[in-house]
Amino acid sequence: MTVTVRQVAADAGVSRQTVSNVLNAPARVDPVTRERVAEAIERLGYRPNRAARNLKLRRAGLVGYCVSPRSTPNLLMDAFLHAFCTAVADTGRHVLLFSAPPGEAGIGVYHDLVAERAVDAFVLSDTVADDPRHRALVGRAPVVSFGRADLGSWVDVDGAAACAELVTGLAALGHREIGFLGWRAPETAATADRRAGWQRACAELGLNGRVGLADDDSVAAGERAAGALLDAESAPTALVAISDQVALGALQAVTARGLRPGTDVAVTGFDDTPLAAAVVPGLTSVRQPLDLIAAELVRLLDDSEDQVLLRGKVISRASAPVPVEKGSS
Amino acid sequence: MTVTVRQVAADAGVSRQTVSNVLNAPARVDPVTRERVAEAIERLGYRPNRAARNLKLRRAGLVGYCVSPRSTPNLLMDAFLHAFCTAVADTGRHVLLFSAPPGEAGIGVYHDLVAERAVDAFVLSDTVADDPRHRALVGRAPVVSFGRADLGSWVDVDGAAACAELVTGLAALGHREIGFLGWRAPETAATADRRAGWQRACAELGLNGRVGLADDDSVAAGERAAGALLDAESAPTALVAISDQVALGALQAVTARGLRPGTDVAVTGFDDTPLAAAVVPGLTSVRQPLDLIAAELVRLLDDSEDQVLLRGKVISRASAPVPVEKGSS
DNA sequence: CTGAAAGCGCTTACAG
DNA sequence: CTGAAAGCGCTTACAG
Repeated sequence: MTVTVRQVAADAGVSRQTVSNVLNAPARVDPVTRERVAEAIERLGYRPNRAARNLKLRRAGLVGYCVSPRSTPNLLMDAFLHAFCTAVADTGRHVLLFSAPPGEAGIGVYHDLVAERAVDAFVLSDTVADDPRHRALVGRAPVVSFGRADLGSWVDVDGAAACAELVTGLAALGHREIGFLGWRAPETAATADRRAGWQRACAELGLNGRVGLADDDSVAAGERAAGALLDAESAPTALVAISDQVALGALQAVTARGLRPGTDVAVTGFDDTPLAAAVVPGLTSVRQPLDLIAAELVRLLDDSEDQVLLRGKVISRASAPVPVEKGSS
Repeated sequence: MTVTVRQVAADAGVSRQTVSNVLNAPARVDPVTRERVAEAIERLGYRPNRAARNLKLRRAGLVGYCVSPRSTPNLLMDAFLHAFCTAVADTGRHVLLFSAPPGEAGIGVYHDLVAERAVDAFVLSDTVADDPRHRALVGRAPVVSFGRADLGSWVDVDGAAACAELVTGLAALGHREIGFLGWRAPETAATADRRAGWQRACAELGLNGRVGLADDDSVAAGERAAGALLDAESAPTALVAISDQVALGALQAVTARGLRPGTDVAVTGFDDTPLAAAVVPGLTSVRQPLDLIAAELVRLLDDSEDQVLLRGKVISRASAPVPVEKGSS
């Protein structure tokens, strides 16, 4: 039923290894023979059996990616997965999707995958500071991360630069009190990075600004955090939020206080998820170049260890109509 | 470096096949021997090599799922993928993610995966009427679909019942002119299904209602389609939309005309994507039981062909504060 | 340029 | 209950 190299060989009147050579080292085969074999392959619809090939080559042709069962969906990571899947396809590999609990609890799943040689490498996302997965995996399998890591290769977006750009844009619109909305612990590398950019830009421009912290990445938490800032003395007229979800909460807090979002109080988000374009007023956000990030990660899969910092792109919408820097692609 | 069955056998002082038996047919092994071998397996961290195992067992342990490079992200399908990944993990399988162009153009990718025996089966989503993938795959590989199909097993949500429930709820709120917002061609099975439910409920209740069609699944298209209905004579006071995106557009059209969404004009969406909970007013929507859908699809992977229709759950929010039917879980 | 041989690591009837 | 043997389908040095 299944076509094997044996049948192709019989059909083309050559040995099995010549068929294999046509596929894996065509230069070694006489053009006439090669053509005859290729024709037989085509006619019989032969494709090398993956398991046999993998066994012989000691590889899996698969890159592992974990989708942890999250309570709140992470739209950015889902979009990233699409981009990564497309990028890795160009190298003849596929993505093996598995689910594992977050943190230490999930390490066993990763270990088993390595021991079974079910994957050749891992691509990690949703990384946290001092991620246990890095300690557990680096050295045992190639690991590349979307997001800063202490070990292994990684690709990330320069959140500091993006937030500084937002602050500069808001200042150009006349804002002098620009708050920052982050997440409460655990403070991820991304949070610290973005906050540092906001802080630096504020300092350089001589602006004031306080920090509010959301309990988690939800609209409700963002609304509470923003509300606290807005109700305090010297309330901010602009809020730079750590995520679109938190920013949406901030927009609601603004509206609930009878203020006009984008006019009385400007709000910016991060990641440019589908939420940003879907709401009114549209949410100014920072788009991460997911296709480029994915391509770099695929490159790092085969290259030596490296770190890549890419630039995000400010997407200006009505919630904070900042001027767009040219060349910020 | 890699631990093989050979080393475990040597370590435990038994033959290779006894090690294999401990793993695959423990009842055949003497308890004492079994314990000794198990201990060696544990100590050496042995895990059977997947490629070798797959080759022997003539299976891949992988279920293929295609992420087509979409211009507009499909939040429902991403959430479904998470649910499916978790559900299939319980059966010891994983998901192989690949990308292929939609329609006929992508069939070759599916065929190659079958010929290479890279996957044991496919789970299809985003199915269209008379989907070419079904014609191409059914008979060659097990295929289960999320969404109605002419061939193979499928699991879907009863959109007609859900939309009828929405109409009934809206009527209870006093609405008499309830419009439907669908998508222009291609008319998917889901569209026809939901529209039929709306139509049936309207007829039963003696209500009027017109249909508007959005050009695609975007907020902008939804706004245009809703606007046309709202500007016509005998404008609807309620709109049942085919998706959350289209519903969000409808909300914007309502607001843009100085009408209060949820009060003057009620709007409902479909899928209960993260968008629905994130906007103000919250969007009433129909939640699909993704965990259950995924579990049923996993079951159908091994069972004989079957079709399963599940019930959606109306999530009532401020955009259309319909009473919630009890037992609609 | 082409073919005979070995082997990747596992499992499964089949003898003993 | 346990072990010797065959074989899943492929690729890769190595002879010829």
